[in-house]
Amino acid sequence: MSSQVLTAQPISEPGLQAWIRFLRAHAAITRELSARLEAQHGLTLSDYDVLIQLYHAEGRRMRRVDIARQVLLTASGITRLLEGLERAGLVAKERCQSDQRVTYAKLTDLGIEKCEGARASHLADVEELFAANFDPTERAALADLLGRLPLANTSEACSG
Amino acid sequence: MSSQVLTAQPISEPGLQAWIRFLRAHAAITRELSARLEAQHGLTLSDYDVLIQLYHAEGRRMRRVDIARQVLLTASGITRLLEGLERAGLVAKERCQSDQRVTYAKLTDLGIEKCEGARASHLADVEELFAANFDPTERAALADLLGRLPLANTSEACSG
DNA sequence: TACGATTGCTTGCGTAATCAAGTTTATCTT
DNA sequence: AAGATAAACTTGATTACGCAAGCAATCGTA
Repeated sequence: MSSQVLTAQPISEPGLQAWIRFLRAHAAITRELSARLEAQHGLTLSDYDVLIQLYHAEGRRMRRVDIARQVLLTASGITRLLEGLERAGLVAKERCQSDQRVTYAKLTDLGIEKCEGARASHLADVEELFAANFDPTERAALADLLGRLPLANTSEACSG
Repeated sequence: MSSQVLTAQPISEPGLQAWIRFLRAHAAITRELSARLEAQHGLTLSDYDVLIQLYHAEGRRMRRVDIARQVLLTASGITRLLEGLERAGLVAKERCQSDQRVTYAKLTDLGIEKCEGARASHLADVEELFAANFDPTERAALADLLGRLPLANTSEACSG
């Protein structure tokens, strides 16, 4: 046990170690979270993410580009993801009259239901798998630290 | 700006916020890291990860199951990933005489080279995109916090 | 007002990773 | 010494996503 990893030297470069843990934790937690979300509501983590974005948007609708920026998926990724949600009847297309290029994605009533239904259990899962490992002070500290990480080209991708 | 996200209430649940940032940061950073690794060395982030695991293993070889556990991929995922590395001549199969079920994956000389060649630039990239956002104390704190997160069924998946 | 650049979105194609099911070898049970 | 169970690995089918390229609509600018 106690294998040294990702560097030859005696290691202990804490930046690197943090990164490795970051990677591993992400893989493990999202795997579990996805599985539960899938089992209980038939949704992908990304599906859920998009749904929630829409849920909190004004008019419960957004331009596809903006969704992409928020969720950190590609434009094409969003097209396909929304295809699925449309097929499931959770989201509907809506034309924009002022700019014919844009197609809004709008949450349907069924979508709103779905969203509200999934939320509680998902939040509980996040709490259990992620947040429960920290006390309030640590949560704040962690949020602060993670908030400094770059979000790529997205100027304002996070959201609070 | 300042959209509230992932919860209806006034929000400010710092655990959730930390989680969202965690997700977003992961997407952004690994995207960029992958792109660079691909461009400069023709490797996936997972490829690199596996290569490094092998590099630090005794005898520069590991059982495929163990790789899977370390890297948090599925067994089948590992089979296919190694296929690629074998085709590239970076890794070779090696039979185990004491247990005919296992096939070691062993780093070839070329693999070792590749590994060493990729390491410097990748570490620099991790430093730039991830670690550089924190001072030494913060790095330690972050590593500590992330270290508490669950690694799924893996008893000892992380590695230091 | 005309035409080049930009923006929003979609499509084709390639790839990485999953799950479920199958094969072979080991181990356990009686 | 079987026969059942389990472990290590592979394979087939499917999925989710990214990139590059394309099409339309809009904007800027001359």
